[in-house]
Amino acid sequence: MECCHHFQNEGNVKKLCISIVPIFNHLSQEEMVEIANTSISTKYQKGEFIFQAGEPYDHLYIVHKGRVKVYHLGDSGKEQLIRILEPGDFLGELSLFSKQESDSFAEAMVETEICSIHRRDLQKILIKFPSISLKILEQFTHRLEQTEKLVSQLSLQDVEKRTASYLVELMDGKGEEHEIILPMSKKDLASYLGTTRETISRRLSSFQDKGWIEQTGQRNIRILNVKAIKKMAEQ
Amino acid sequence: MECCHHFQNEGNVKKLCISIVPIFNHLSQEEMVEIANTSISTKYQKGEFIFQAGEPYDHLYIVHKGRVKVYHLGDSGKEQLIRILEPGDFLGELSLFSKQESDSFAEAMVETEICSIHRRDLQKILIKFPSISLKILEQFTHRLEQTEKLVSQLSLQDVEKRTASYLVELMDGKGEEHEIILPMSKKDLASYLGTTRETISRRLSSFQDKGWIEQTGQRNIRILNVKAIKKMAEQ
DNA sequence: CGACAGGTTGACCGTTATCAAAGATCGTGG
DNA sequence: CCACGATCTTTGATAACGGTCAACCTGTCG
Repeated sequence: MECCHHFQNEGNVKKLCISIVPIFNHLSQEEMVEIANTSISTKYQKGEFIFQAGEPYDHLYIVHKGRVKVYHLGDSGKEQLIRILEPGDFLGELSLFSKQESDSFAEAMVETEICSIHRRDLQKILIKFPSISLKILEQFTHRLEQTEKLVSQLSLQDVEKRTASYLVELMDGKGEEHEIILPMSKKDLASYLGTTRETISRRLSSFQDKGWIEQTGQRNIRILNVKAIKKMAEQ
Repeated sequence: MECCHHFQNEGNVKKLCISIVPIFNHLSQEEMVEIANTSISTKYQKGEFIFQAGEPYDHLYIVHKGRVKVYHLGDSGKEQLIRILEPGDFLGELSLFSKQESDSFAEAMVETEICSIHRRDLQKILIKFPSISLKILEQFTHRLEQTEKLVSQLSLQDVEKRTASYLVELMDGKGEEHEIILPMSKKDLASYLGTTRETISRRLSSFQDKGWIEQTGQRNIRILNVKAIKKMAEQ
């Protein structure tokens, strides 16, 4: 199941790393190897930072294994979660054209393996393989969509509706009565939805009281009334 | 001063339209003409929609003249302003790779002239001129940055701080004591900052009471105490 | 088993939305 | 050029959503 063991040599790790990234998956083997050769593979323990706000910012990072959260920090130390990255996602793209300095934190949520490419190398690659730009554009488009949606939810909907919207996202296509697993702690979920642990806890409890859901494990939710949740979510 | 009169032929309008767009401005004359020939120029009156939520979504639109606002609509009819476009900006990019259907409204704020290119034509252009992808990527990067910043402001800062932040953005580099002009009505500003007209009005009045600003015209603000505003803005 | 992060629940209070009504400004047509 | 309506803006009073503080509970991991 796991594609990559720690006793493999680094070259292989990098090649595998590159090969799982959607933006590269139309390239030939040789092209991937070429790109892999310009990259560095690094391991991060849970809680370690890939980068922090204020640090110089000149690499593209590709998550190969594990999970990373990106967030901003407010005055009181309160964090706003921007997004969570899974294997194949990349971060640090903003550095390619724009700021020299990050204003966000990227933290490994579990043990994580990341390949990084320096901005100058990536720029060379983009010129050599124009099709990659299109792929990156595609992913950017998706993220922009997500982020703009989040913006309107944050100011048009109350916490209850945002919570319901999020559940609907997780339910995706699945039909009546099924179980979903939160991809993060409720603390992080609260941060993502722009609220607090306490409030998320209250809202989920109220959904449970209404018989819409049942909270089994601390990250497991059994959906009992899809319709009611969807109705709450939309507008 | 104005580059384009309505009695010009359409070809010229389109060429001018293309030529002012930053993402195209490194191309040769002939290349611009080629792109201009695949585009259509349209005029919109104030209040007219370029597109509405739910409509099919298959063009890239380039603002040539005027001003356009893009927003989402909540249940109660409350709108969340996503961004305002000036000449040279483009919209509809999300259609290129992603959704077939818009979930936002694009409305002309004044009389506006727009050139549109169909997605299939643009895709051809992107393949033919790879450097354009890089330019679009650059603009996307900037927008993503802006939008992510907005997200954290919406949930980490209260309205007072968000308002101060926005003023700081407008002040840009200018030193002590100068006048700034809001690029939109306070109503729209309220929408952009995720609050209401009334609250914006109160917050600006309170800034005025403190002697930080003076509200002259309805869109003119004389900045009196840059430091205090900046201090309020950051965290 | 103990410590610690995460989660729940309750009480309280502040910021901000909402409703209402009056005032200012803009654009249009007479 | 003025008058009108429409739209935007201001100000006040009120209510509530949700943040904060505090205490307690729960699960997890060394």
